[in-house]
Amino acid sequence: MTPELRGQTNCEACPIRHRAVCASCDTEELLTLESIKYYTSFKAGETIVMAHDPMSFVASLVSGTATLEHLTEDGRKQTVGLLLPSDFIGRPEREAAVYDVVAITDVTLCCFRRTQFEQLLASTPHITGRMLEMTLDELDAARAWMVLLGRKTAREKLASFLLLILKRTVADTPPLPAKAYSIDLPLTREEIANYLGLTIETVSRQFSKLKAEGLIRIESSKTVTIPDAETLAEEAGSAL
Amino acid sequence: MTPELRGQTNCEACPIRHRAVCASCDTEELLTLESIKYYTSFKAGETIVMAHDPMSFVASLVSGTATLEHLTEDGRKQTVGLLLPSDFIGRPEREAAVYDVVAITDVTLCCFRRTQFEQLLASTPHITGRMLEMTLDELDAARAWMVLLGRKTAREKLASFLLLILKRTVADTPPLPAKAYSIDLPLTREEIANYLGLTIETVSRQFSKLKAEGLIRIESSKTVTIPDAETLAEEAGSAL
DNA sequence: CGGTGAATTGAGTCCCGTCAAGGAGCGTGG
DNA sequence: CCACGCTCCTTGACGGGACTCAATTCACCG
Repeated sequence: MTPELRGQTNCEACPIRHRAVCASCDTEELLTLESIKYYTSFKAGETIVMAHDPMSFVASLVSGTATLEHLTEDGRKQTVGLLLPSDFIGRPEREAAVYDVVAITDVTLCCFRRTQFEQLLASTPHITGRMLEMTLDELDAARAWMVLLGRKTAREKLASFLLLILKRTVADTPPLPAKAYSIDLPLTREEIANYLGLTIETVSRQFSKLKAEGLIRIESSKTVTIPDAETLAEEAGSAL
Repeated sequence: MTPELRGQTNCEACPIRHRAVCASCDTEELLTLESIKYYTSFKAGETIVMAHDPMSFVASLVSGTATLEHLTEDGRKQTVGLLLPSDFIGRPEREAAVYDVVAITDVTLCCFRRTQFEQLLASTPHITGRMLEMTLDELDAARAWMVLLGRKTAREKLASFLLLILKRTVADTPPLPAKAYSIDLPLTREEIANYLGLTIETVSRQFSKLKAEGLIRIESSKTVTIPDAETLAEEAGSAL
């Protein structure tokens, strides 16, 4: 857990206050949340939730990056969701988790005991509405990803991925001169491959090709500069 | 519209009463719904909603089959959802549709004007809760489909598809002797291909292979018998 | 019985997966 | 300080599964 969040109790000052499931709450409702919430943190690489295990809590991701993963019996892995700050983990009225939740970087969660959260939903229509809105957004995102997985080439998949990361982190990455952007990839090549339905080798090759064509610059394996997002977008096939 | 639904006003007798968004409503609430709902029907092949068009209504699918589709600029098509009776179409608080909704068979919808439905959600927490539940289920289904699109072979995709249709229509298809099931495919080979992220030729070839191996029998191009669902499930990779 | 769209089947190609080797970055410990 | 080991990443060679293009065949209906 980052130092500034240790013992945090003030929801008003929370970095995800206006985007998370609590976004629609008023000051009074926040006080209720503050009284029952608790923070937890995980180190990079740790499994936060295992598929099929009982889930006694739900949470908002406060800081860090996590993935939602499915592992088939024969070892193939597909990432079905990328969790960034303000994203929600778990679902009410469900005993067992469906997917593994894995901390990619160090992660901080704002947690609620599931049964308590369910009571909250029942008594606070605001929150149910906000949760519905977030879930519908996630559903749209999942469907956009289905288009990527089903119909895009490796090259288009990688370009789309880079633009997705760019979009979801724009607030943190001011444009460099001449509208170039520098983005920080939280995922390794293997994790990117699992998200894009590819192998690590194919991902690496496509990185090299985009680099050779000047569409991206690779500062380090996890830092990429996009000289012109619009040109890259043309390589991504349909937008996300 | 099927004859028995023409002029239908009695929600209690509705075939999707206990599965649709109205499932959580009590008798009194149903009366409110009855006063503002209206039925619409579409012929097979008609487009119910076009992506990017404004959407003035939301609806429950009462009978028939529809798909949610995305068409890329260069003509590739990916089906991102299969809509069967009780499924919901549209979303509150959204002006424009994101995906095309296409009637695959003749279809009957139970519609509400969107603004009216939004008021209903605001005043009836029941319905918001039910809608959240349905949306979370759809999200799980979308993620399961992501695993299929990203990691399964053509053979596994088709086997998974057949089992999906089987599961979603079991109520209508009593097992034949010796636990064989006969299922009716509402989709053409091309529509199946778009749903599975394959081409029509690959789908056809996999149908032939499964048939040659005795895993399915093809009664007609749209009717398939599954002699043993468990054996077929072994060919489907991880379950849905 | 011929016409039409859907489905099947074949032949050839290519993109991506597989297998394998080598390189880069980084923390550890001698 | 540098050798060592580890993990991650890159690159090459090769093969196969799915796509493309093309030709029948099938099913349905007037």
